This record gives sequence, structure tokens and C-alpha cells, in this order.
Amino acid sequence: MASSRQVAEMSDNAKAFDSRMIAPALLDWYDRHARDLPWRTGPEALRNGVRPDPYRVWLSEVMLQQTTVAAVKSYYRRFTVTWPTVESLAAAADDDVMAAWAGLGYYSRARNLIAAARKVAEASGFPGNAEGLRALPGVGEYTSNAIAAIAYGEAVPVVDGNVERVVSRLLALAEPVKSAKSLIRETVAAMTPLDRPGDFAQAMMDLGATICTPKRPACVLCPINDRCTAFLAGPDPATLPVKAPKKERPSRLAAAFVAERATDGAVLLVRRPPSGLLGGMAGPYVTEFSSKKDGATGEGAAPFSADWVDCGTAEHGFTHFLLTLEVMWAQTPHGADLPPGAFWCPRERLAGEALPTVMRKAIAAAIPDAFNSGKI
DNA sequence: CAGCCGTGGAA
DNA sequence: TTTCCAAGGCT
Repeated sequence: MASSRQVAEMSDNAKAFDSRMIAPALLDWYDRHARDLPWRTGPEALRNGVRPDPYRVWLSEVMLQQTTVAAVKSYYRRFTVTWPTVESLAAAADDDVMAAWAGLGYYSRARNLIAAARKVAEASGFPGNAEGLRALPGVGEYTSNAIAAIAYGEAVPVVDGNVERVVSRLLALAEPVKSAKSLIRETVAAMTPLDRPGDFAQAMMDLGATICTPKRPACVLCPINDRCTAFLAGPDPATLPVKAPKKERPSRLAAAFVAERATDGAVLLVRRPPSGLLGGMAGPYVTEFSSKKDGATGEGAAPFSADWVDCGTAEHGFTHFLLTLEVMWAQTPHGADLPPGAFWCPRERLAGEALPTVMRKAIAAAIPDAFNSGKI
């Protein structure tokens, strides 16, 4: 925890810091070094009066929540080709959207994406400001402000993880970002220029992603290092922001039962409940995840009686626990009593199903060529 | 409010 | 190899 003396120093830093001096140098740097990303309208196009499409800005921002640029690119392209407008996305079948999202993670985002698209289509357009955007499902304070700043030029503070890190170093904050949230927001609000709020927000994020990185920041290349308290006076910028102690991830155990239809190799899938872990996604029948010691696995946990073959285990790391899946395989027995909601997925459709990565791992452990058949 | 909610790539 | 964590939101 921060001592009162540290907090006093932090406040002095914040007070002495002239936030208005940041934007000019940062925007000058951005004009020369902005990353070329699929969802961006370049600074040059913006000067020529081109306005970003709020649909594309929204879609990219939702995809980018806790997700790397590299991971998002191919998904963003696929979505915008398949659904070029919010109306087309609103008209899509739920499972088509979930299938297109499969592998990107945090699947509640896809559910909220569908709900928000339909709300926008019903209203004949996106809300015209940050406050209205904030009311869409899956759009929180960061995302609403990012969309408003980028698409509408609204001068609202855009604070993401990059910005928190950059500001923590600019002010040499001795507090964890969680408890400095209000100060950071106010600082960013004061830094944001009225004329180019969207470019400023993206410039801050580019800086955080390429220069002011978490572990080894390239301070010597930073366009605002002459205004950075940590760089100028310490502590070492790499030690900021102060992080809360991390908790260890528990291990859990479950069993996956991959049933294959003898006649054609189709795989039995079940639709998972709409909320919770992997909500709304498909997968083989999987037992409840339990603590490692009392995990009810083995043939006794099977959804129906069959000659289950042990295929070994599949490991998968979730955000808050590590999962070991005991994978079992069996051909469909005659007259099997299938789990409720189960359906047979033809082999050639497996790759296109709404299967999370962990479920693909389980299926691949039981049927090594499950996702290869159908391809040449 | 602290815990839940995925994944894959970088270091 | 293991660890860390990325343009957060929801409850």
C-alpha cells in the first residue's frame, strides 16, 4: 500500500505535471509513426474529411477488449467481409456469429455484439455520443469513449490499459492504477485536445504498444520523454505501474466424451448454456470442472454407456484456472441415450462450428484428423 | 467490488 | 519452459 508520504509525492507530481504539453508532441509523433491497422482511417484521410464508420470502430474496439491486435486482425477482416454493415450483422443467425467468433475468447462479447447490433439496427443507427454508446451491451466506459472520440471527434477521455501505463509513468504514480483511476481519467481528460481527440487516443495507445511497453520501455525513442516524471526523476519507468500481487491459478479437472458416429464419422456436440464459461458455444459433452482432487472423471461420468477409450489428457489455460481434460472417445452405440440438446455435427462442418479452442483440443485428442477432413 | 470470463504470442 | 498479459465489461 502507498504511504501517506508517497501519496503526497504522487499528488505533487500530478499537480506539477502540465497535461496540455503532451498532445502536440504526441500527435506530431503519431503523424509520422501511426500503425496501419485494418480498422483505422488514416490521419491523411481524416484531413480530407473522411469520417470513420462507427460500425467498424465499434466492432474493432469490442474485438480488441483484452485481445491483441495480432489476434484481432483476421477476425475483423472476416466479420467485415461477411457483415459489412451493422444491419447485416443484426440480421445474422446467432450461431453464425458465434462460429465466426470461435477462438477469439471472451464469448460474452459475441453475445453482446449480436444484441447491440440488433438494438442499433432497431434504432436506425448508432447513438451519436459517448453517453448513448455506453448503453449498448458490451460497451463500457472505455469502449464508448473510444468510439465517440474516434468516430465522432468527441473530446472524451479514452483510458485503456496502455493509457493507464503511460500516465502512471508520466506522473510517476506510486499507487496501483486501480486506486488512481480517477486521477488518471482526469489527467487524460486534461491532456485530450479538442481538435483531434480520436487521433490523440490512438496515439496514446500506439505509444503504449510500441514504445511505452510493459517490460522494457524504449524511453530513448519516446516523443514525450522530456515530460515524463518517471524517466526524468525515477523510479525506473519499467517498474510502473505498481501492480497488485497476483493470485495463483488453481487447477481443475474434467472429462470430455467425444462420441463419433460409426456410419459417417460425425461428432456429437452439445450447445453450452448461454452464460458462464464458454457460454453459447458448442463442444463435446464435458463434465463439470471440479477441483483436482475430487474430479469425477473416468467412464462413470460418461453421458451414456459405450466402449469409451481413454485418449489421454488435453491441457488448457483459462484466465483464472488451469484445466486438465481427460479425453474419452467412443463410437456411437446402438440406441444411445443422447444428452439433452445434443446434435450430430458432420465431419466437414466441424471446422466451421462455434467451437472454442479448448473444445477443439479435446476433439483433436480423440480424433486427430477431425479438423483436416474436407480439406485437400 | 473482487471475481469471472479465453486465447495465443512475446519475453 | 514458464510467465505474463492485450484497445474491458459485467455482476
